[in-house]
Amino acid sequence: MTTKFAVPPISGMPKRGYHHGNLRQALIDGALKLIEDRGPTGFTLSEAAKQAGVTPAAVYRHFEGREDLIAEGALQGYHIFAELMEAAYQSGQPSALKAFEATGRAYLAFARDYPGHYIAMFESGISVNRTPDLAAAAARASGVLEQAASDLSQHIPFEKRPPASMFSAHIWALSHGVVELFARNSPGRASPFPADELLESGIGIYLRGLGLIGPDD
Amino acid sequence: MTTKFAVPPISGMPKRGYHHGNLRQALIDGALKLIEDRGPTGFTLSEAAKQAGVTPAAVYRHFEGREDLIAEGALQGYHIFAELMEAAYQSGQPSALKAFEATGRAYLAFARDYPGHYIAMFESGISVNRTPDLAAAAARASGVLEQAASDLSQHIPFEKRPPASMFSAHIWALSHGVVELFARNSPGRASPFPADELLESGIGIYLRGLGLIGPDD
DNA sequence: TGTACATCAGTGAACGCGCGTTCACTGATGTAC
DNA sequence: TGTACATCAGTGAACGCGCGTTCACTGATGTAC
Repeated sequence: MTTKFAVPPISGMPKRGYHHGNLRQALIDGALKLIEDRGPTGFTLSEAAKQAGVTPAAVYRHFEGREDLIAEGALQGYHIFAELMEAAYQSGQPSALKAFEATGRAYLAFARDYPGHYIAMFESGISVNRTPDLAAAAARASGVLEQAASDLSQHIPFEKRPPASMFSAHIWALSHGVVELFARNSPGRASPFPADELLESGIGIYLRGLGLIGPDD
Repeated sequence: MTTKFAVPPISGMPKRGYHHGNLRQALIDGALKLIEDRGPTGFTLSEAAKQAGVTPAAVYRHFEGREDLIAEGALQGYHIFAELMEAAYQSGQPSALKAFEATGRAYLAFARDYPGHYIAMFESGISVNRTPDLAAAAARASGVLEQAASDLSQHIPFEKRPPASMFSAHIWALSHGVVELFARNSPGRASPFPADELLESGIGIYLRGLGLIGPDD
């Protein structure tokens, strides 16, 4: 990620020299790494530029400014997130229950594997309505979870069925809470249990509460 | 909160003039208000000082620096939080169920009524192990929830009873997730339901999953 | 293939700013006699 | 009650810093002929 750009091009690698080759993506990657390491507060445009081996001014060839750079990282995060959620959803078909549980696991896996993206998306303070692109990507991701919840809802007797959007909001909140409080080695807040076990058991109890799985696991 | 300190003392108000009277607390309050309005990122020591009608240098008579000021706000937050949780817990006695549900509501009420404190505690990045005081206050708060969960656990057949710490971690995560995603008018993330309704229904389903409340509400 | 030229991704110097922090100081307050 | 003095909570000027952003520029790259 922190390649030296002064080094002469090596065959197989993207060409670079005076011109960078793929500065735009390098800046995004660097920014996400910084956000991951130092939090959204700690991120600075200048440092992201330095990490990419480039002058701060060069950033303005590709982004409108600091906020725009973060927003781009978040956008890419939403795309990855939506894809992982969709793949998980598909992987569980045709069982609505399996599909649903897979999306829950995918949520946690995304938070674990793409912490920089996750923070840019949920903790950086950038609004999801900043651009239509961003809003659409976010909607697509939450749409998958809502679809999975809706599918599963069909197995609940109609009169005691909560709205699918409430169902999915519960799961989203539980997942997000687990990530924030217990998944990251939150400064000084030791997790009593591994995050994935916590989420899995929590979802299990919740689904039992909806009558979607039997009392005996 | 933003009183003018140039104004001559009015009877009944704390004395002030050249000396402030209660600068320490005024700084904490100002800092929490700033954190509430602008996020942990937006908070600056200088601005907190200005808001208290005082030079930035004056802050150093009462705090070691910026971080220390935030930490003090978080500490007071944990104290208030623990007290509200304890009061809620007591209010539900002798019913373990009522006590438990009351602590859940207290969690959300605290987040709503003390947003600056909440952010300082959970989103400012200050470690709960920064000082023994802080660690103790945080432990006291989570202890209440764990006690409530433990009490309620007694009503679950032993062999299918999850550890109380897991139980309370689930509820904590769900509560925190609801606050983060749906309680604050999160930039652009509209809540499909009121936060308290969302939390209440989520906890209800969860408790049903544990067999703690009947299938008919 | 070679030359002239347009394009454009980068440089580097400079800016104004507000930050956190330090320091010697001042003047209000409280206390001893 | 009045005076001398110690205490200490504030001032205000100054600092060095890194930030985001701007600007005129330069030199590598790609293209037309």
